[in-house]
Amino acid sequence: MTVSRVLNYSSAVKPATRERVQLAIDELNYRPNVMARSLARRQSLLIGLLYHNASSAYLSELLVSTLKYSRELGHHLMIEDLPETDDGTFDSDLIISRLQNLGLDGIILPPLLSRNEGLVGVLSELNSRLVVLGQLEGAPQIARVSFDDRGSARAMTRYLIDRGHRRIGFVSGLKDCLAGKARKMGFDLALTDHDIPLNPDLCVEGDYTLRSGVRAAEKLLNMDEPPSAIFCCNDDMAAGVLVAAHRRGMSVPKDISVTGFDDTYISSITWPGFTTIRQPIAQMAELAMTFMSGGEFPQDDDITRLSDKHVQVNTVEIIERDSVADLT
Amino acid sequence: MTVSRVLNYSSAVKPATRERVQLAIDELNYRPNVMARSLARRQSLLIGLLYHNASSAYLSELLVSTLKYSRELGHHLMIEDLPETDDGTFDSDLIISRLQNLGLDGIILPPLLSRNEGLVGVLSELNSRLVVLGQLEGAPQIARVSFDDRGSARAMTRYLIDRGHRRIGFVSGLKDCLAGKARKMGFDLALTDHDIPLNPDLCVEGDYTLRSGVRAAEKLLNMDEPPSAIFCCNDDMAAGVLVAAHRRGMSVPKDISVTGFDDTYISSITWPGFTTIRQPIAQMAELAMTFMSGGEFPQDDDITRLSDKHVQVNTVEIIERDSVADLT
DNA sequence: TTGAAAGCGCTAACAG
DNA sequence: CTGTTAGCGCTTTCAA
Repeated sequence: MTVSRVLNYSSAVKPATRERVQLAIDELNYRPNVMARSLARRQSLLIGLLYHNASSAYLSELLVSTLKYSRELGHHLMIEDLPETDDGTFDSDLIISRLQNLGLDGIILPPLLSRNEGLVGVLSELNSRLVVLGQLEGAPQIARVSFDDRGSARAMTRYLIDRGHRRIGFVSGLKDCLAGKARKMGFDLALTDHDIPLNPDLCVEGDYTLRSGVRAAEKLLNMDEPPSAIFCCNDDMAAGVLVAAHRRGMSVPKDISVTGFDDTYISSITWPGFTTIRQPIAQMAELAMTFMSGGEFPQDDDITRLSDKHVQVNTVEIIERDSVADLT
Repeated sequence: MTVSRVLNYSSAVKPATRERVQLAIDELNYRPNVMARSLARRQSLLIGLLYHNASSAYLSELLVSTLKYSRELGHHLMIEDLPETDDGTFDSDLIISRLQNLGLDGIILPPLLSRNEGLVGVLSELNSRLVVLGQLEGAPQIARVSFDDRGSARAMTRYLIDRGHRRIGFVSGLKDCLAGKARKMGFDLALTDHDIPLNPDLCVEGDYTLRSGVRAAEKLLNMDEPPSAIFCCNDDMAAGVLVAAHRRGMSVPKDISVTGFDDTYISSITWPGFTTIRQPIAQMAELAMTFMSGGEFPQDDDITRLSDKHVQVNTVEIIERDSVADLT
């Protein structure tokens, strides 16, 4: 039918006919059926965002951004959760059977809390475009948008050192998490830059939850010679450190300095608001969605193209709030 | 084909044949195409969750719960955002054109921040099952799962009064929000119960954001005779009140008591964690999804059936943390 | 218990 | 520029 052409803004329709069709459409209140269209076109305009149930501020901000860009690009967003098995890995079969032939045009995989190569391999074989957010080892053929975790962590550590901190505690993420590893590397680099010896006792493993931040802080603050500042690998854990400090009647930043990572809204909910690294979630979501939508990754000063299918956002931005004391 | 019967666990297939088909399915790694199935069946197993971009903790917790139950019931979840026009209403045409014939089996509408009758009317005419979360005026034919906002607010206010508070500040939500109205009503009732006169000066309007909580607190704390406690209509605003109090060097609960509403994770991130009303988000999501999925609303002690299509969760539960001083 | 035929509502490819 | 034909991959209805 010519109707289809009108609906799809196809080039070749005589204005008069188009008018007539449009009129009928309005009259009948006609709406095309998305299912049928998808079936015929073999594309669904559906993008899947894989979600894990750690209800983190990061994920929720990512969702809002992805939602915005997917609407702007005429897509719809499906959320699929990524049920984890008890041993912290993913059940690939289950994931496939839910995603396969859902007809998703694309899949966005947010940063994983722990490494899981298998998962990425499986997803890349589904017949949807896959874009991974965050670090990924190897697998150069997989599209991804990453963040300069190492550079940012290095900058933040330098920031603390510049303010006279020498004993700095580090609250890491889960040990398999690639972003976490990169952040630790940046931390170590900055210390080395300033000839400060690495002290493994000052490095405590967390799991990105507030609670783990509390525990880590307790460990660090119980030391004979506690650190003067604590660098946390995400905002939730930084909030946990604040809670632990307050519980002991310590005042931030007078008695202890704290920094976070991500600049989610948590960092301004606490008292004091804490200094943190801004991760440009919206920008990264936009890049991912643009690529999904068939576009190329754009050129921009903030962005390095590490390869055809891999861009990295390089903005290193420290958001200063009131959680770091200047000791100098 | 018989294949279809096997896939749909249809009754009448000879075991031997079934076996043979199943084998072929496994062999070929065959997966049914969801689009085609939906087209033929006129049902999609797709549920839409309408999301507004106020990235609130409430919404994000609702999402996680909805996701869980929708997976368990074999559905998929689509998130659609509800773009607001500048004057705070919704653009019905836009919403319809995005939702109509997406083939959604059902739509879940979270509590609105402001009243918007038009929206509900429009949605109810889409050909998907609609379930509204939260208060709704009139419209008895619309399925909904609501919460005892009034009873909870009344209980919380009584809790404050029992601890010796007489001048209690109230930070409301937007004035059109029905849940907010019910909460205010509960607040007023409790005061009246105890022969405490209502003082309009102690009631400040917020908009559910942290920032509005800060502003409201400043107003209240600047009064000649400031309140001894502040009751906030959600957790974000309570967090804002805490920030404002801290800024003035006041200590909570020594100098001022604060309570929230919803028991989102914000209430344990702050220092001190604050006392709040638990809203059973997961339970409400489960009820909504069960109803979507064709089930009836279940019977339960916690739940009142206000009508065929309207259940209310009656758990009134105060989660005590450390933000309320006992003045007695 | 199984198979054949028709059609869900659209778009692709071609012909007029 | 417009209409025709076929078919997307499944389910339904009816016949065998």
